[in-house]
Amino acid sequence: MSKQPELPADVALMWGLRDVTKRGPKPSLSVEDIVRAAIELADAEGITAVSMARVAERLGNSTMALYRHVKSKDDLLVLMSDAALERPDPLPDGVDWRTGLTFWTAGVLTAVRKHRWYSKLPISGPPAGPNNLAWLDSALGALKDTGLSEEGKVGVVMGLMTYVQGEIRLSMDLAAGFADNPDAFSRYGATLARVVDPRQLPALAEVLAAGVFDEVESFDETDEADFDFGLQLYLDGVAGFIERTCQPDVT
Amino acid sequence: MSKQPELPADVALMWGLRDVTKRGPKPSLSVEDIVRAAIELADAEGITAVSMARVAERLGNSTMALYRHVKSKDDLLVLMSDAALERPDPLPDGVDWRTGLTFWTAGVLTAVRKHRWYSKLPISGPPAGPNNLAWLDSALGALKDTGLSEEGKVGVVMGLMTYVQGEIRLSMDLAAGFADNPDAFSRYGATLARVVDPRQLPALAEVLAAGVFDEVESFDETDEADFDFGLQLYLDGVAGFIERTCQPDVT
DNA sequence: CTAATTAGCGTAACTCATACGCAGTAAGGG
DNA sequence: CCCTTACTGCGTATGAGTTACGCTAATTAG
Repeated sequence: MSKQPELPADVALMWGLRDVTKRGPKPSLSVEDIVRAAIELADAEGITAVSMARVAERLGNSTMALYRHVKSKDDLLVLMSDAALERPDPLPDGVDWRTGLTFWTAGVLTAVRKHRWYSKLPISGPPAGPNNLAWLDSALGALKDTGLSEEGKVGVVMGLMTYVQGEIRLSMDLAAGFADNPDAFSRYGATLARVVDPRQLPALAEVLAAGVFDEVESFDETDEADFDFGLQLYLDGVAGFIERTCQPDVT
Repeated sequence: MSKQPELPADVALMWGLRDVTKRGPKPSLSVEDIVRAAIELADAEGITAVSMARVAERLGNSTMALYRHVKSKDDLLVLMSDAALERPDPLPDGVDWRTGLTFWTAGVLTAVRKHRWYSKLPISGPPAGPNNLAWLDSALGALKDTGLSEEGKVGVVMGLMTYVQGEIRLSMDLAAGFADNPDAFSRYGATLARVVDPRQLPALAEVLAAGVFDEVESFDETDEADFDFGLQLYLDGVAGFIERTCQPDVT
């Protein structure tokens, strides 16, 4: 009665729906502990440092003990991907959709920036955990007064998530690469210049000639600008869509 | 004279700039062979099947032989990421920028769809290989008649790449998950319905009530529609940007 | 008290990436 | 024609990773 047919195992775990058992020793470990330890480890040393052995060590348990609580390492990664994004701040009251979505996007970005390994996780399904769904709900809520159909809202939000996801991955990867060897990046323009043949890649050659890639310095800042630039373009498109859909011209 | 200071090693490899040596045995293996074998393997069995041992086996060589041609496995992955995307078809002559970018995007999508592991590669830098740069050049070329500054073009193209990249990753991951267990996906709406509390996630609950997630069947097709929807929104934004920038109002 | 149930863990099998050094091979110099 | 030189391929070994399996001990239901 409390549990109808079959929820996928990971989903149930994320929502804390375990069947409570009475017999046997009290567990000294909980899934939450494990996930928390794994996240701390990833924060400190990167996602590649997250091995079952290291997580167990951090908890003072043996490696195999973890498998009593988690089906596999991939399972653990899925749990991490939901737990890492804390619930979003509620949208300010009475703001228009555009302000709302901008606020939402900024929130995603700061949330993800706390866990730089996030973009390296192998995602394998649509959002299903409580935190991820809260973010989804928040974005949908920002569109509540637009008059869009539910389907339209979902389309807009999925496009936004796609863009944000892409930007996160791109910028995090670049930032990581930049941290690894700053030289290769500051010379990016120079490297390209030596390799690009203006006959074959004329448009790119012109960009290089204009020196656009010469001033690459850090990444955490330039990102911000690029990110916002693309975001505003997308939101402009959304604005057009809303107008077209909800206020048909009275021609 | 033929080789000035220091090109990053991977970049040189991608462009086939090896210093030719005369002495010693003729190599029985080339970087190209290795990369091709690795790509075939990834196409057939997924990126996780790509290990140095498996690639070498496929070539009839020993594992360690590969390291004569490739610095590390990561190096090999970088080479794969450039080699996997064959050069783009040239843009049709005389098309406007919007048609051009749509064409370009479709090209990226079909190119990537041939290698479904592509989105799982750990990218660690801006594009530098011949194929990747050809794609970049092609997109920039589509904007040649817009009157945008070089910097503006780069911004627009980077935003587009970000969106496409995000979409690719999302859709490929979903498709993979769908292939793994179709059940969980066809029940996605039902699963959410059981877990979403309308008090806490009201906007999401409404979407569910409208049945938006009920008709999830395949993914390769619905993707197309979602993808195009978001893309057109972004291009709408670009159109506004071009107008604003290049044809200032005569108020 | 007994039986059922479950947590933690030790062992071991397997797959990986890769450092290191040796052996053999082909070209250049005499 | 032979030796030097530089380079290729490969065998071995190390250390790290995931995880199947089965044992032991703890805990509670009856």
